Formats: sequence, structure tokens, C-alpha cells
Amino acid sequence: MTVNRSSEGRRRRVPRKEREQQIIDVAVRVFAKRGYHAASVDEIAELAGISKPMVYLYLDSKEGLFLACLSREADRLVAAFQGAARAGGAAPELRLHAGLSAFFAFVAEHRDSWVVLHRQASELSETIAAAVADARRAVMAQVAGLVWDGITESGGGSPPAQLSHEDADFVAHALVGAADSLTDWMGSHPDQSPEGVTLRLMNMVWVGMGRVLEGEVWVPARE
Amino acid sequence: MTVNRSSEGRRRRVPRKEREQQIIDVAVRVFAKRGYHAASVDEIAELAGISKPMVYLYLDSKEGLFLACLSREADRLVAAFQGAARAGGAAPELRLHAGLSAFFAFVAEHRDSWVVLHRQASELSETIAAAVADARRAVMAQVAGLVWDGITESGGGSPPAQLSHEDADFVAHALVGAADSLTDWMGSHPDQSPEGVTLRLMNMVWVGMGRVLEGEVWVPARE
Amino acid sequence: MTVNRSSEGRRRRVPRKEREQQIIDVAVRVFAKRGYHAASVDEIAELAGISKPMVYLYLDSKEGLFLACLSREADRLVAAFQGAARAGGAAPELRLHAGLSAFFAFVAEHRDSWVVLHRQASELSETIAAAVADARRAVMAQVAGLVWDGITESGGGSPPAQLSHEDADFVAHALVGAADSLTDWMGSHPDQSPEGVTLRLMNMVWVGMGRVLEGEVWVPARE
Amino acid sequence: MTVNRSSEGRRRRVPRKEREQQIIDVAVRVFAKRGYHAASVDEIAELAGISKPMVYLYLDSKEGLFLACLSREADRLVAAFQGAARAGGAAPELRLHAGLSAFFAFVAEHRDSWVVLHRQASELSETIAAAVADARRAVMAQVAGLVWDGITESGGGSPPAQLSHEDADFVAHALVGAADSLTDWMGSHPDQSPEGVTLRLMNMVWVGMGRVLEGEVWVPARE
DNA sequence: AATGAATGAGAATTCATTCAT
DNA sequence: TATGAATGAATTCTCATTCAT
Repeated sequence: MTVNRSSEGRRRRVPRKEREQQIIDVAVRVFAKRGYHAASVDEIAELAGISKPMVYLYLDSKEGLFLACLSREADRLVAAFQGAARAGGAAPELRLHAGLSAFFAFVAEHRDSWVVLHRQASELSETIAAAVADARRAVMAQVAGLVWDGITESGGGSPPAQLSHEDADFVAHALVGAADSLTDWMGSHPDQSPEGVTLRLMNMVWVGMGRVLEGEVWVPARE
Repeated sequence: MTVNRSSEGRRRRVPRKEREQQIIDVAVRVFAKRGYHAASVDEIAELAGISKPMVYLYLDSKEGLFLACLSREADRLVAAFQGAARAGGAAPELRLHAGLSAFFAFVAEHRDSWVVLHRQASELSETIAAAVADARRAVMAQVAGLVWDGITESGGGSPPAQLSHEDADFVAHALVGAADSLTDWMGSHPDQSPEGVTLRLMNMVWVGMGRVLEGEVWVPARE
Repeated sequence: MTVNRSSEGRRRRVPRKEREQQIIDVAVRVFAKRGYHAASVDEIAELAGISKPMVYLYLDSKEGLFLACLSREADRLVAAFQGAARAGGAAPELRLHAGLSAFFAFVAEHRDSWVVLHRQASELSETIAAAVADARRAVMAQVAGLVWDGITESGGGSPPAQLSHEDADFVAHALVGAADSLTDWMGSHPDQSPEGVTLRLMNMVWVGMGRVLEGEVWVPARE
Repeated sequence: MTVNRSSEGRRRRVPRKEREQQIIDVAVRVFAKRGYHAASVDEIAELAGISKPMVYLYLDSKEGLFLACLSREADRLVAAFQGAARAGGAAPELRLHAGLSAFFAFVAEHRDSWVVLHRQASELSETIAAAVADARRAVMAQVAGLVWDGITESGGGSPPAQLSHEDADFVAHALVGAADSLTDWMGSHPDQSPEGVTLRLMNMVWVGMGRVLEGEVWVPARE
């Protein structure tokens, strides 16, 4: 009688869904490490402990595999945001801070996910380029939403006339770009916590460098 | 009588230095469009209107070709900065603005250069990865220098005690990341001039979103 | 009903070990015919009736392929020697004769093997040159062993004082070189059997040309 | 007035014959070191201090260049033999010894020449293979001539009935092969002089191993 | 559910060779 | 006499993908 040896006692028969996730797990790592083109299906299959035909059976093609990675990681990022949104306070800049913080934590902790989502060079096929653009747009939309809420609800009631959705989008791009770049900065400053970095970024953006120079500092107020 | 057919009278003999630049010109375009790995030397040679062996004769290898692109574009960016530095005014935030503006104009106008310098994915060989890291560090150092000057000379005399080189580096990363990301934003907002984007970013960073919401806007003062 | 078309019913699926041997078989022929550098993996693959990627999948590289040939053929030669050693008689010069004879037969009959083992020019990479040198040393050691036994056990009991391992090695080199060269000679004297050539060489070396001129001839004594 | 700076004061105009020899000198070294195929015309031109087109102008092609090397080195070897022949004594085995000695000295001292003449693998084009075969035949003929004289004049008058030209050729092949192989042996025994090696080989062949074992040694008699 | 065997298509790189001056 | 510029044709090697079991 064949015992189901769960701990690698000769490769088990694994249900499709589970295998798929295993493959995607590995693929995200490999795509992040090597980039789309330099990543090889061979390596992914080997690290996943299965044969190449399985990869093709389940994910169709290298492109399909990458798309699967992309959409799963995008979902994860959105989920991280939504968690933060629920946890955020009432004051809009607190919500912005909470969202930014969640975003930062994600980017810092799930390097591979973020690299797959955001750092793929332009080297991609039409289909993939479109999907990447979509994923990026989704992320941007989340951040822009956060910013928009912060802006419109901030001034007490009436949103400042000169600020628009376009501004929110602008700010979102700036924030996401800054956050991405600060990921590198964190790489050379391992003592800095994501939370600390978030706070610094928040100060820089919300309070402004000019004010910071005059000693003004923003700290999330306890509600 | 043999006319000197300067305009493509069937492939001319071109002196080495000139050809090298032609090749690098094309290579920057192709590397930017496809990314290092997906770019093929074949394509580069063809677009440059020469045969592959010439590329290898002059630039040694795909890696050598990429390194040549990298260093030439890095030089260009540094030159743009230095032009701005000379043209900048006395007040430090004016200099920051001038530098940022130059940077922005470069990133916006030389998309390919910037992509080659900054958007190469993780997929690179040891040698290349090191060169890319170097180039990025050089850019960061320029921006950080700008910021540092802005910070230290700003407060009237005594630099704020709590601000350090680390802060300047932090801000530089945030700015470069934001600028990079805003390049994408500009792609979907073709009506926005680099100068306008710079101003907006400057406001966001220098004055702070909080202040902006209250109607405060920074404008480069005429000296 | 699908018949098992064993005789080329359009390229069969062949187990790895078998294919490897097929490839090596062909490669030995091609390397012998063309030399290491002039041999092309393309040609080897084509003659083996498979595609190039299989060659690389199984043997890793042209170098790997050559090394595989080298070691297989070296093993074969050693085996031929050992067969002869077991079959050889008691008297040492009989054993020398038997060994030499086996060697000769091998060199004459397995031209390709011998060429791969011994006739590769100086044009080889470090790794390969080392492997070739090793293989040659192994062959030499076999012959030198044969000679040493012949020498020491010959004189009735006490080995001649002035003869040493160095002498045996010297003689081995002379014999192997002579045998190699005589392979060419046999090419232009197809009527000569390897056995006859061995005998002649044995006479030349053992009895000496001077004696031969005086009519003395050595014939392997029946035990 | 342009002085003819013989010591490399900016590449001189050199008459054709001289340049040809320079090129061939270098080519022999390179062909010997790398083998025909692995040798590159580029390397040869560079080491010769001229441009590739000169090589083609003077020697026509890589093949032509190799053929030139081959024939020049063959001539040199033949010349070495003829010198020895004139210097040899009256007794036939003395002449054999003198010839063998000259041969050996040549092989030992002009490694590159010998390698080009004898160690080119089978990797060659029809034309070249033929030329190499010719060169080898010429060498063999010299040695065989030496041997034939030694044999026929040795016995006092009447040549031993059973010995023939074929025998001489056989012995020549054995000797040349042995000599070639002993070149390797000398590589690992740098203390051994070519003259000593010649003597040993002469003993082995002329007196015979069997006799040597009994203490008999042949020494060239002073006439 | 799973895989060992197999390949077409392209990648980087090198080489012998020629042209224009 | 001499050369810098240029290339067609290989060559080694890799990769995404499929077939037969």
C-alpha cells in the first residue's frame, strides 16, 4: 500500500492547483533574479522539482508562466493595500501614511514580487508588455486613490480647487518611483526599517524639505 | 569620374571613431528598446548598416558594446548636470531646482539613454551589473550633492543639526526614483513639459503636500 | 497495431546510454578524420543521425565530447593490453611479444581510436591537452611495464645492473613511436599483417639490426 | 634623406623576399604552437608586425602560407641530413649513426619545424594532406637511404639475401617514429642530450635489447 | 499525473579573405 | 610596398517547445 509520503519521499502526485502554485513560487524567484529573458524554463522546472512538460501542461508557455506570476503578485500587492486601508485611521494623512507604509513593507519584504511587477525591463513581447503595464496601472491606481482621499478630505471639507485627479496620479507616480528607488537605498542601509523609511518619505512629501529644514517634523498623531 | 557619394552611395568607408559612434548610437536605441538580453547584435549591426564582424572588431563583444553605451550615456548625463550647475543661481534651492530641471529634461528627452542607464533589469552578468551599479551611483552622487548643497546652505548659515549626508542620499534616491517614474507619467500626459513637471515635483518635495493643500506654492524667485 | 520498427522506422527513441555510445562512436571517427579543431559538432550530430542539442545535452560541450572519446578509447586500449597479458606465456620476452602484438593489432585495427589517442596535434585547450597527456602516459606506462618485466625477468634472475625504470620508459617511447609510425607504413603495404609487423619490430629491437644482418632471427618459442 | 633604420625605427619598407621569410618564420612558430586550424592568420600577421593583406599578397592564402612553411622546413631537414652524410665516416653503421644523430639533433633543436613537418593531425585539406605526405616521404626516404647503405654495405660484401628495400623502409619508419616519440621523452628528461639519446636508440636497434641485456654495448668506433 | 527523448530556430563569436586607398 | 575598413560563412552553444510513453 502506497503511503502518501508528504516529505519528499519520492516525488508525490500533487493536485494541479498545488503544483501550479509551486511552479509560480519558483518562477517568481527566478524571473526576479534573472529577468524575463535570461530566465530559463529549464531552471524553473528543475528548481520546482518537476519536468519541463509539466510546466507547459499547466502554464502553457513561458509567457503564460510569466503572466501567471504577474497576476498573482499584483493580487498580493492589492491585498496588502486593502489590509492597510481597513486598518487605517480616520484622518486622511493617517490613511495615506498607513497605505504608504503597507506599500513600503510589501516592496521591502517581497522583493521578488516587486521586481517581477515593476523592474522588468522593456524587453518584453507585446502581450507581456501590456500585462505589465496593466499591473503597474493597478498599483498606481491604488496609490493614487490613497492620495486622492488624502487630498480631498484633508482641507476640512472643500478640496483645494487647483488639485485634481491628475495631481493625485502625479503624486502617486512620484511616490511609487521614490519607494522603488528607496528599496535600493535600503539595500545599502540595512539598519533602516521600512517603517522608518516610510516616515521619512512621508515627512519629505507631506511636510516638505523646506519645512523640515526649519525643524518641522510630521509624526502620525495618535487618534 | 567618381563622385564622392556621401549619402549612401553604397556603403562608404568610414573612419573607426565615427563608425564606433554610429554603432553606439544604434546600440543605445536597441538596448533601450529590448533590454540587454533580448537585444541581438545582429539587429544592432543591421540597423547600423554594417556587418556583425565590425561590431566585434570595434567593440569586442556584446558586453563591451553595452559597457561603451553605458559609459557614453553616463558621461552625457553628468555633462547635462554640470551645465545646469554653472547656469544655476546663488540660492541653494534655486540650484537644486536648476539641477533637478536639467536632470528631468535629460531623462525626458533622452529616454533611451536613461533606460540604458537605469532600467536594465537584474539579468546582467557580474561585469555589467557592476558597471551599471557604478553608473547609477554616479548619478545618485550628483543629485545627492545638489541636495546636500541645498540643505546645508539653506537655513541661513548653520545647517540643521539633524540632517546628514545620509539624508541627502535618501532624498536623492527618492528624487531620482520619482523622476524615473514620472517619465512614465509624462508618457501618458504629452501636454506636460519637463519644466512643468520639475516645478510640480519641486513643490511637492520642497514645500510639502500639506502646505500645498493650504495653497502655498513655491516658484523660483528671480534673483 | 503499431509495429516496433527497430530498423530506422523514422528516428526511434533511444535510451540515453545507448545514444551516448552512438554519438561517441561517430565522434571518434570524425575527430580521427579531421582533428579536434576541424571537426564540427554539426557533422558529428548529422552522422549520428540526431540533432545537435542532443549532443550538448548528453556530452555537455565539444570538449566534453572529446574527453568522452578519449577516455573510452583509452579504456579499450588498456583492455586490449590486459587481454594479452593474461594470454601471454611465461618467458618475459614472450610476454613482451604478446603485449606488443596486442598493441600492434589494436593500433592497426582501431586506427581511429589510436589517432584520437595519439595523433592530436598541439592545438588543444589546457583541459584537453592535459587529458591527452594523461592518456598517453597511461599507454606508455603499459608498454613500459611490459618492457620492464621483460628486462628484469629475462637474464635468468638478477636484472642487469645498468638497466633502470628510465630505460624501460625510454624503450617504451621508442616502441610506441615506432609502432605509430609503422601504422603509416602498413597503410602502403596492405599485404603485411599486424602480426608480421610485430615480429619484424620484435626482431629489430630484441635481436638487433646487427645480428639480423648476420642472419640471426628471433622467433617466439613454443612453450 | 630617409635612413634605413634596420632596428625597427618605424616599420621599414622591406624587400619581398625578406618579408616572406619573416612571415614564414613567424608562421612556423604559430602553426607549431597551435596546429593548422587553430592558427589564425591574424595572429601570424600581428606577430610578424605587418598587416594581413601583406600576408595574402605574398603567400596567397592560409594554405599557401602553410605550404611555404612545409617546404622550407623540409628543405632544412634534408640539408641537415646532407651535412651529416658528408661528415660521416666510412663504416656503414657509423654513417647510420651520423645520420641518425643529425636527424635527432634536428628534431630536438627545431621543434617547431618538426612539429610542422610531422605532427600536423589528419585535419588537413586534400592539397595540404598531399604536401604533408610528400614531405614525410622525403624524410623517410633520407632515413631509408641511410639504413639501406648501412645494411647493404655492412656484411662485408654480399647483402643478406633476405633484406630488401622494403626492409629499409620498414626500419626507417620505425626509427623516425621512435625518434619522434623520444622527442617527448626528452621533454621530461631535460638532462639527456640528443647525442646520448641517439646512442641509446642506436644500441637498442643495432645491438638489440636481448644483447644489451647480456651486457653488450655498441659504441661508435673511432676510425 | 508525469517524464525522458528530441528538435528548429536562433544566439554570440571567429575566421579567412577582399576592397579601396 | 602597405594598410584600415569591411564581410560571408561558419562554429559553438542555448532555449522554448513538443512527442511518445
